[in-house]
Amino acid sequence: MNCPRLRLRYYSTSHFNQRIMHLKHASGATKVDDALQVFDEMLQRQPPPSIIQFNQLITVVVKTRHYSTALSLYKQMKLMGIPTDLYAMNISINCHCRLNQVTYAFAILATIFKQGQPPSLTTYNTLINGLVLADRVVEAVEMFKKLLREKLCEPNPITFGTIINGLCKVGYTSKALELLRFMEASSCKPCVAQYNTIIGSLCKDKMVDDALQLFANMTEKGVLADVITYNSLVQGLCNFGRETEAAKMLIDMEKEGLSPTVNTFNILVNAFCKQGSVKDAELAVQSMVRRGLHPDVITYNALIDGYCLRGEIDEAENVLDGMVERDIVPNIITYSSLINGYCKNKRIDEARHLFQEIQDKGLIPNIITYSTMLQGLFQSGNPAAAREFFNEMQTKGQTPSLCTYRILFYGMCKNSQCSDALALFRSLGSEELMKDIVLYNILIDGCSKCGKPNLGMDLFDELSSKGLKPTVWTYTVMIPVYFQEGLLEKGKELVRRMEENGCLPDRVTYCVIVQELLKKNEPREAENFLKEMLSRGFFPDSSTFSMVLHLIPNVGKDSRLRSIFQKLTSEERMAE
DNA sequence: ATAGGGTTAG
Repeated sequence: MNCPRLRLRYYSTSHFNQRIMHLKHASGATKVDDALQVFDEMLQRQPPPSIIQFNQLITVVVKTRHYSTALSLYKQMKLMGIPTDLYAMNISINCHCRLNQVTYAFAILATIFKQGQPPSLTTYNTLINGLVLADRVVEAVEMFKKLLREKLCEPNPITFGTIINGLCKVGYTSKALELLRFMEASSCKPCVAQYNTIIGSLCKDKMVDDALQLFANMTEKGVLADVITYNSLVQGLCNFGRETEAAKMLIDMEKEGLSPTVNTFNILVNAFCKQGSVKDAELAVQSMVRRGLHPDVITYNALIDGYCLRGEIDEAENVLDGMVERDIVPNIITYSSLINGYCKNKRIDEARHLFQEIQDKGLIPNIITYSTMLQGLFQSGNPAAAREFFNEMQTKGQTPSLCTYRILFYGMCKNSQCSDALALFRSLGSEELMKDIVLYNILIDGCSKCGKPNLGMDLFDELSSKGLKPTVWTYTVMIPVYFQEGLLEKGKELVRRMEENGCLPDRVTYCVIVQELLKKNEPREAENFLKEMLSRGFFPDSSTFSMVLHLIPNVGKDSRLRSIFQKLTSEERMAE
């Protein structure tokens, strides 16, 4: 009896309760191991603790997402002859669902029936959610209908919410909205969670105004928005470039007595940075600090990236120093942004140095880090080093992404290697690459820049057979291709044709056609396009503008064009 | 005690 393992048998029930409670609130790396330790002791105790305690403990393991471990614990209990209950089976069903083992989950349902007990509503909800998680939304809906039809149980808001979530997941947001309306009319009233699912989905579908409408509806019905509602809306507005409204939303939520979280601010900070106004992002950070919130690694990374995108590497370095001072540990994303910043500033040696240094520190570069370096090497005018780097990254086990290939092919074409790029593109025979219109745009543009317009035409001609739809960008890069081949009519016709195909020419398209026509000594034609461009509210960029000034004598016998140009030239003088 | 909503950064 002096064996320590056996002595544990005398621990009281309340002893385990305390330890389970403690584990629930614990955080850290040893949480699961500690739970397993407690489990072993519980298993040893005679008589065994109640199934409720086992379920509580295993729930701790489930919450850390160690589903297989949780299932193995139930297996051990079974071996020890400890009987389980419906709760235990529901938890097991959930674990199998999370592990993408819906078949096993349904096997447990069969066991429940075999034991002669009715499954609970939770059993059904968990299974329906399992089908949704497995992208088997149609089956989830079928099961839901069967539940109603055979009156197996009365659905609750969670049942509806799960189906709403599934419908949104597969893009049937309007069906989800119908179901929500059904709930509103029924006695099973929706709560904020169901509204949030649809609001989030509408925002993802770029229907942020509909999301705002639903938000208003919800409030009218007396359902109070929570932080998740506001965060979704802030995100939705930011995705649409509506940062000002998003910032206003943040004030609104405070008026409602809800405190914005670090996430709320991070969404705004990131949006301001992406939009180019790091100043506003810094102001947002200040206001989050004033509210007692602590910026985290995501906040700092957004700022660093914002500065790097603007090429303000010194500012980015300052932010890095600041975060380190506050004990926030920079991660691979932080350093990838900085590497990008150095590359953008043509400081390739510093980029390479940092790339090496982080690896010495034990950080593992990922495909984005490698792609950033690759781009930097090409931009530094060293295509040979870039190619070598590209091969090296693959020997290190990095699989190039679509983005990597875009960088590679763009870099090769920029360095007069469009034939090599094309040969590589063909030899890869990758389905993913051949479905990417952006890559085609890069290659077509590359061919024309390399003086191989015939290759560009071949690429353009194969688009339709690949099921690819040309974009504004595609049509725009095709103009110089036709012009190089001397097919001026086809080039001009393309500008008409793209419009018929639902691609309105943009500023770049007009700049390109005007410049190409001027190069081919067609000032009258150029002027026609220029007029059309101006009438559509586009202004020439500086290179087009100076070409126009030099090559069109007495620009604009037409008074409107002349007045626009007089205005432009005077503005330019003022800027000088 | 078990089931549902969102995670923002390269």
